[in-house]
Amino acid sequence: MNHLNKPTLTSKECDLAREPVFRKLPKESIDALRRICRVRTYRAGQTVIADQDEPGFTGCIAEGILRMQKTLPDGRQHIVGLLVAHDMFGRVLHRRSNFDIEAATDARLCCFDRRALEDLLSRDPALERLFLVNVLDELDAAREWIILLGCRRVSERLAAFLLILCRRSADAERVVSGSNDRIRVHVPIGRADLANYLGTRAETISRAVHALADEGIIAILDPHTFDILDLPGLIARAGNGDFGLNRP
Amino acid sequence: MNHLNKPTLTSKECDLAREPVFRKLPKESIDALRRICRVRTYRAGQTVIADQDEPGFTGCIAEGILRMQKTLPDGRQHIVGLLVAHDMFGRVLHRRSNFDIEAATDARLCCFDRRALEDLLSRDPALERLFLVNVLDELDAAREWIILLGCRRVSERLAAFLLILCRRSADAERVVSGSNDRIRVHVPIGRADLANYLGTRAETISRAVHALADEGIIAILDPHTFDILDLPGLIARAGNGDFGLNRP
DNA sequence: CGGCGATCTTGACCGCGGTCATTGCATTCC
DNA sequence: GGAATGCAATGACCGCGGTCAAGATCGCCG
Repeated sequence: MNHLNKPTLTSKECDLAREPVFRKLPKESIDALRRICRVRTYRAGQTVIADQDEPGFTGCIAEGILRMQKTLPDGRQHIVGLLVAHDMFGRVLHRRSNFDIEAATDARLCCFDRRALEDLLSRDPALERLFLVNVLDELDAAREWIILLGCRRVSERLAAFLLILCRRSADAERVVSGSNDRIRVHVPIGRADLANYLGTRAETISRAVHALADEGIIAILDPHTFDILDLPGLIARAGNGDFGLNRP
Repeated sequence: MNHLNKPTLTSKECDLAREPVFRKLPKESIDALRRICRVRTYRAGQTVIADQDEPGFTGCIAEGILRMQKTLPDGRQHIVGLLVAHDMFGRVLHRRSNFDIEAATDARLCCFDRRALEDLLSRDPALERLFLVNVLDELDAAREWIILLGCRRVSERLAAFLLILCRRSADAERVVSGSNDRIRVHVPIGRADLANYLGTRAETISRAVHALADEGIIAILDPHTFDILDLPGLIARAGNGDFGLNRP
C-alpha cells in the first residue's frame, strides 16, 4: 500500500497564510485572496481542467498531486509537470488551457475564481509581483527540464528526478540505519506516469531503477519507496545539474 | 552566401514604439522605457550574458539572432531557446542567469538597465502586466517544447521547427513557381546549432532534412533555404501540434 | 588559380531504448 | 479459495539515432 496514493483528506479549509507561496504577502492581500477562495476536492484520475478548456478558476494545492499532461492525436502522452502540495496550478490571464490537469492522487485544492483573481491582480501590485516572480521561476524550471529531456539519457533523467524528490523535504526523510543515515524518498506516482514524465517507457524506467539498485546507489524497499544509499553517486549520475533549486 | 548570418547593422536606433511587444503600451510607458534604453551590438559568437552571471541589463532584439544555451560539465550542449528580432531576452527580477546567451548571428540589441527597469516595473502597472503576460507566453512555449523533446522523434521535431519558421512571416515568403505557390523558409542557423536545439546531432539533422526532401515535402535550395512543397504533409509530420501559435 | 578550413553530406556500425510477450505478485471481487 | 484485475519486472528482438570516419561542397585567402 502506498499512503501517498491515498491521502486522507482532512476537513480543515485552506490556510493561505501558511502556504509558502503567499507567506511574504501583506496581510490585506492574503485576506483578499481568502475571500475569493473555494475548496475543491478531486479523486485520483479526475480531470481538474481539460485541454483547450476555458477554466473558471486557478489555485494552489493543499493536498495531493496534480499532473499537467498533453495527449497527442495518436495517443502518445507526455506529462509536462507534476504539481505537489503548495504549488500553484492553472493560468491567470489566459483564456484556454494548453494541457489537461488531472489529479494523480486524491487532491484538495484551494481555488480562486479567475475573474475575481484577475481583478485582484490589477488592484494589488504586491500580488501581481508575486505571480510574476512565480511564473519566472516556473519558466526556469521548464528550461531545466528541456535540458534534461534534450541531452540526457534515461538513467540520468531518473537520477535527476530522484534528486528533486530528495530536495522536497515533505517527500524525503532521513532514516538512521546502523551507522550511516539514508534518505528515504517516496515516489508518489506509478511507473507509467514516471515514464511519461521522463520521456520514456515504463519498461525502461523499471530497468533504470534496478540498474541504480545494482550499482548500490539506491535500495528498493517497494516500487514506490527507495532509500538513497550514495547521494554523491546519484548526483554524479544526474550530471551535476542543480535541479529543483528554484523551488525550495 | 547566407544573408541572415551576416545582417547589415543599420545605424538607426531602437524604435521601441514599433516593437510588437510594446505596441499596446500607453505612450508614457514607452517613453519611460526609451529613456533607459541603450543600444548594444554584438558579432556572431560573442557572449551577451554568461551562465551564472548577474547581468546589468535585459532587453529586446532589434536585429539578429540570440541563442540561450547551457553547456554541461561533460561538454554536451543544449539550446533552450532561439530568440529572433522583437523577442525579449534576459531576466528581470532575477539575480543570476541560468544560461549562456550568445549571438548566433551579428545582432543589435535594445538594452534596459536592470535596476532602472525594475524601478519602472514597480511604478508602472501596465508595464508589469506586459511582462507577466510575456513570461506566461514563454512558459507555454517552453512546455510545448518539452512535449516536442519528450515524445516526438527527430523527423517530427524537425517538421515542427520548420512550421514555426513558416509562421514567422519575417522568415517565410510566398514564392510563385509555375501553378502552385511554395513557402520559402530561411534557416538562420547551422546544422550543429539546429541539432543542439532539437536534441540530436548534426548528422541526424542532415538525414532528416534529406528524408523530408525525398518524400517531396520540402525542396532544398541550399543548406539554409528550403521550399515547403507540401504544407499539409509537413503538418502531419509534426504531429498536428499547434506550434508557434503563442508567438504570433 | 590553388590550397585550406568550415560546414554539410553520406556510409558503416552498434548501442540505447522502444516494442512485444511473458511472468510474478499484489489486491479485489465473486 | 479461486478467478480477475492491475502494476511491476524481465527477456527477446530490432530500429532509431549516436558515433566515427570519409567524402563533398563552398568560401576564403594567399
